[in-house]
Amino acid sequence: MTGERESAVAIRADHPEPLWIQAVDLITSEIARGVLKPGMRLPPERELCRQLSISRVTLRKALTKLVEDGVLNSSHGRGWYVATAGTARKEWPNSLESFTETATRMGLTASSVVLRADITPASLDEAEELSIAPGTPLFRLDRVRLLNGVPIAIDQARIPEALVPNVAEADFQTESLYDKMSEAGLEIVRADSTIEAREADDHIAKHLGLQAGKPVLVMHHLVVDGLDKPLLASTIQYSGDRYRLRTSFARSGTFSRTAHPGR
Amino acid sequence: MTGERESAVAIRADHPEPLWIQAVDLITSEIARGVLKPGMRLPPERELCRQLSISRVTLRKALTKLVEDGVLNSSHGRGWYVATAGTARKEWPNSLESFTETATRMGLTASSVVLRADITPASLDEAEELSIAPGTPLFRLDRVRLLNGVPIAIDQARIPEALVPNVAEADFQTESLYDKMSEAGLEIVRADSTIEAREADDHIAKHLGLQAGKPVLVMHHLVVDGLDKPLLASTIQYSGDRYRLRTSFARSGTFSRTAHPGR
DNA sequence: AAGTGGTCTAGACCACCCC
DNA sequence: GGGTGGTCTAGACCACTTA
Repeated sequence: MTGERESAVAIRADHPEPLWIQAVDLITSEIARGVLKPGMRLPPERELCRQLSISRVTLRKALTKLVEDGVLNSSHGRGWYVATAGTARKEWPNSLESFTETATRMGLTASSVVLRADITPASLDEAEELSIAPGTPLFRLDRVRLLNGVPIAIDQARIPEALVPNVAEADFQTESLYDKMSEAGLEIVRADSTIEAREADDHIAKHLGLQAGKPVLVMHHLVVDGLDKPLLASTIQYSGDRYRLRTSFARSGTFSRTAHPGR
Repeated sequence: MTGERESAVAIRADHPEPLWIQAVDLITSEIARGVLKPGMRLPPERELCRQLSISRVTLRKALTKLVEDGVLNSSHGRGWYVATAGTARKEWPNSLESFTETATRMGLTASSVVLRADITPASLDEAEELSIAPGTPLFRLDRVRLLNGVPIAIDQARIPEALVPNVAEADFQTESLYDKMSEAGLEIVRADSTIEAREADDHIAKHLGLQAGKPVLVMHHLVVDGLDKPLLASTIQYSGDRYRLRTSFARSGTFSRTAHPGR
């Protein structure tokens, strides 16, 4: 009993992952194991450094990441605290989630009915949005998305066929388009999105079993990689009364910076 | 001509703001001024350190922030690049914005018509959401929000009166509720939000000049501080055909981290 | 092989909280 | 004043890109 040991598995300077990520994982698992409970204060930074055998800069990089994830909070002269929302917070993504991931998180079974899956030339508008030449072969995937068999939304995805070879051969009744993209080596970094409320048109209404004119929640994503190259354009129309988007906006963590008044 | 000078205003180690924030502002303004154009490569880190007279760690903190904001991208052995989306990206907030801030960013004039501003006891549901006792005095602020005089949305805000003393005396026709909260020392850290499409009810329809039953975009925020204490509950209902929410979802920034296979 | 970003360290000083 | 987080530095080594 020399004191505390954070975990049986220590941080290793060898190869595997950066030290700060190991620290993130270690602290996360301590919380999951219940060693650290919501509201509890963590040991001081300098003490943690000693325990984990890492420098303070590295530790703070890990702690910062955990704040972004909503797992921890810091208070200047007081210490680091485990967020009280704890587990619940994990259900408020501020990151992009695929429909499949959302379903998994909610414990429901996602399925799809494929309405269309073919490759045809891109129109002018599509080409412009995806930064490709008009006429470029475009894979079009239209699906009705269901949760536990209930139709929730219609998803219309458009992706240049060249980016995901043989994409048209996949069975999207069960497979995730995002997974296919990852397998093809595409690096999804960001999605610029618009969200609006519109009236259901006849086509949507029919497939979702709605009355035309009823509200639908329309999300449009343009998924891009690290160099801002468009990878995928996707429009999802959710039945207004069957879906509620959940997210969590951070108030830019570091400082407030209300726009300067005049001058 | 000894070479380049980043700007007439150098970074000052005196008091004002942290060095890394000054660096963020400086680089941002260089892009705004057109000195750095979308797609351009920045000078290498070590060179920038010299120019700005800051350490590499500090510079990298600034660069990391700019990546989060979508202003820059990095590529391992190659360099730092100005995001091609450039100016457009600034209009894709991934942070929580007040209506007033949104208007300012878009160059429009936000105004409000106050429908209600009074203090009454909290109901059971309200109390539960805000983690207060039922019957606690609650400030209720209902406003029609306009952009350049056009009604866009109805905003219903609920905040425990004790958190913002004398809140009922403010003139919310011109003032921002978020500003008042900041002045009262409240630290807004996050907003857990739901977004859905609903039909306009008679009350909403009347004030927005819509037909009842038309789609409205309903955003509900629960604004909390660093310790997850609820500060404010707010419901904003936007006219479906007059507003489109824009945001940008990051795919978990740092790394992909598909679960480890085995071991 | 040279250039450039990514990670890491040890130590310093400041600002805030609480006794 | 002691404890604690926030910022900053100078320098080192590694990993990736490009030629």
